[in-house]
Amino acid sequence: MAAKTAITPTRADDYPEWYQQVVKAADLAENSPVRGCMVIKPWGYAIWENMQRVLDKMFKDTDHVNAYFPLLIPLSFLEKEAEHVEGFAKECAVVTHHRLEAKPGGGLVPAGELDEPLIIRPTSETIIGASYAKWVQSYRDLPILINQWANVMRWEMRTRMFLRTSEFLWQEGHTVHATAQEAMEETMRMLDVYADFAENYMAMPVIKGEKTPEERFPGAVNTYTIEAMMQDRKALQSGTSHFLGQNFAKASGIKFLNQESREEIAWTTSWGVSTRLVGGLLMTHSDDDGLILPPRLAPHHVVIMPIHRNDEEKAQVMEFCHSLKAELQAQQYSGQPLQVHIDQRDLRGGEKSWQHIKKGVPLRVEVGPRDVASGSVAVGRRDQEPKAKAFIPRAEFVGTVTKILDEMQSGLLNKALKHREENTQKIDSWDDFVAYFTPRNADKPEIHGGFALSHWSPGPEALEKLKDLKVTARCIPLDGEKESGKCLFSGRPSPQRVIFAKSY
RNA sequence: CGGGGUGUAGCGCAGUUGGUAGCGCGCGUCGUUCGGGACGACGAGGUCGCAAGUUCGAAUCUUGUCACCCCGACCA
Repeated sequence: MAAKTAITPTRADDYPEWYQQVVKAADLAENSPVRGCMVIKPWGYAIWENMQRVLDKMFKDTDHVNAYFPLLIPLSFLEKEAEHVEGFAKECAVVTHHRLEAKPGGGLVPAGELDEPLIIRPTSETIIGASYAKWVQSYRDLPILINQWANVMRWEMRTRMFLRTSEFLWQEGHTVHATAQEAMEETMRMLDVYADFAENYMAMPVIKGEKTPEERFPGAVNTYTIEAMMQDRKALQSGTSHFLGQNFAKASGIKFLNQESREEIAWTTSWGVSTRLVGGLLMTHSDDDGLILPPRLAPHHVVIMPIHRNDEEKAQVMEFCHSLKAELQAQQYSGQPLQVHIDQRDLRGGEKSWQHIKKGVPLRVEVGPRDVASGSVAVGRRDQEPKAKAFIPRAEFVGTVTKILDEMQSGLLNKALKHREENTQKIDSWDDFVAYFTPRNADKPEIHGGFALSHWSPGPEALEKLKDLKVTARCIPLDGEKESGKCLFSGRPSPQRVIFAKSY
């Protein structure tokens, strides 16, 4: 007997567990033998590849180029920028040896101790800075606009698939500019690229904002973020763009001669998004039947499931399927040919169909003898009930498929946007604030809270008061209306509201 | 690093007062099925985390050890 929902528990019952179950049911990833690391399985990786493809094009369209810098960084490099050390020292994996030797009685022991330990990059500002220091001599060498796709490692205490793993995949842009203004423009340009990607490809609405000093990237002058609201109303920091000022340029010695032949210290930025986005995608759209993928990032847009009982039927059905696939693939969707997969596996129809539902494939098409005879297809949409099936003429489906996908894409964005709006409110008293972020059932907290827009001014008060609530300032919205008020925590004047939320 | 817990088949688990290993799922074969998560029969699969001890006999008791998980500080 089929369960009511494909995923147990449901989101309402136990959101974190639901998340894990969707990762598993959608075959995105699994735990690895190494603590905190994950194996990204083909379906999960295909989503990441699509993200990469789109982002990479956006980077190149904004004049960036790709390069690659080493995984291992001399320990001394990290030490160069004081705040940076402070921020990352505690989570660095350190390589101290370069050889293994057989141990008497079996096993291997590290040997060949290194003179200087190497760290596995938690981020690459310092090692890239060393190269940039050599590459930059003159104002004519600027700007440098480089991105790298890489893995990094941060020895996290608590990990969660995609959202926080010890090793994760990301891209990190590192740019050098002659002036503060140029670097600042770059910082904002890339923040806009991220917001564009999140909303128009992931269908995940985000709020662009500046981080409060406590939440800044170690060593940055300013950190900007895109913050998204997940279905449990928690915030997910989905991408960051940092204006590093001259901090790292000073530390790495990135200097140039300006047009007046005077030496100047350069201005740098860095910006990144990671495989965390896959987790964000999941938590933004998926339901109690599994993953829901926005069509523009789905590895397959359409899965065709042939149905037949004997060889004769099979021949006719398969011919129909292959020609349908060819017709569909001839169409462009979101800058590439429509991705169509024929699932011919020897599985029961129901089982097969549910697998694709759980994996979030936007459109499922069943083709059986009846369809071959009538020239129709049976279409199921992932944004509708699992059992809803529309029998429509084949030509009509072929003619409207991209329109349907666009409709699904915008439907997802609108739904997510509505969810965020419904769970965002202005809060002006501390009591209301506490009530907003306190679950009614303390033992088994229900989904509660959301984004609180409250007045805030810099200072230690907020951090202190928020400690027990597990709420943090997510960002100072960039396009928030200017509205003066009194800081909820210190009572000092505040020029605008800040977003507070529980977060991942 | 503090507090709590768990290690038994690929996964999830049971295993009583010590007596020589079991269930569900999954997997394989065959049959009936198949347009929405099928059913039956048969079958494969285990140094009971590791080590020492007690005992005629240890998954079970003792000691040690290792690993992992959960709760806190850290975070794309």
